[in-house]
Amino acid sequence: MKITAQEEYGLRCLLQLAQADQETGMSVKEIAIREGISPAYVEKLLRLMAKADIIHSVRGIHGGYRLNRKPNAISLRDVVRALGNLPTTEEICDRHPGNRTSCIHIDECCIRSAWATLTHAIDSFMGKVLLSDLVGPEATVKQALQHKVATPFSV
Amino acid sequence: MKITAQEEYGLRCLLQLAQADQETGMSVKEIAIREGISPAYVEKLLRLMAKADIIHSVRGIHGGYRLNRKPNAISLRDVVRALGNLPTTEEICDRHPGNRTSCIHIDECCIRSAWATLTHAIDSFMGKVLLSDLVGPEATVKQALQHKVATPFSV
DNA sequence: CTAAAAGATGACTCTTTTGTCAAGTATTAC
DNA sequence: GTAATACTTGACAAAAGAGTCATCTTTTAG
Repeated sequence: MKITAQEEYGLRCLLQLAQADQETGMSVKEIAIREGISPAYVEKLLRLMAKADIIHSVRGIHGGYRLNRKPNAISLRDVVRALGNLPTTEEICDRHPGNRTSCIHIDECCIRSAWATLTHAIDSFMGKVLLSDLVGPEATVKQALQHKVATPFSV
Repeated sequence: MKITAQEEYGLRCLLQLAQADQETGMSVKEIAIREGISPAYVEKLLRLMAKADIIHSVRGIHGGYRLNRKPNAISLRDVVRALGNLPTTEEICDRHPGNRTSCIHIDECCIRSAWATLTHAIDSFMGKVLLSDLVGPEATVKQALQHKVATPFSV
């Protein structure tokens, strides 16, 4: 159970954009400098998010990347789906069939229930966490998140 | 955010042991046949769990692996910690420092709060899910887990 | 028109994770 | 004691993930 590098760095880049002027956006170069990662990598990550319609690019001398929606309309779930993959229940089974052609636990799969319940809860939580929840003083952010995690199945 | 192959297959192997006769355990070969994965791989996964004191091996002609504790005293958290790693908050920061020597978000790190809240909730949930919760008809298992996930921060 | 700034793309390398293999050692049946 | 069974170990090969690079194209300032 791990957070991938793409998810981590991609989210950081996106938060830089969320904190930038929404009109002018921010260039790859500047994000790279601010986050201490290479411009080439920032470019790659932003492109993934652009493909997922979270942001868009503007070419030319005053170009850069900008958010497609307001920070309170972009969820952590959107970001994670664009960058990595929180597998759905079916995907978990499909990806790990063992040496047989299909999952051995076709019917009566108790493992599926465990991962499904877990990933559903995670997904639900991430759907509630918005980009706007993640900017600001850490203490404030933390409190907001604690509240959102309290009832993972409510949405 | 993904479930690693080791976690998935390791848990499956462990569930086979949980369903076996607790006195005689089960051999690597038999688990391999039942799960449709190679004996060499089963061996490797069981070894990791043996190192984590979840199971132990018995050599010789009637050998195999056995649980060290009853299924209701082994949690999903124990398994995941033995096989993969649900990173702690500090580890997340340490692993992704960018090109600088330490994390750029040392103070006032809002991303840290997001991952920390998430991983804490996951860890809490996994701590409550016991091996014994995972054996039995899928419908029953599912219901038990739904109940456990409801209040991730209660423990 | 030209040059500079900035994004676009695909191939490529490096690292980590997965999974296999071969050559062990321990235990027990006979 | 010998053979069969089964766990042990470390090295290795294959695949996936992470990150870089060279070479584009687009836009705009002057």
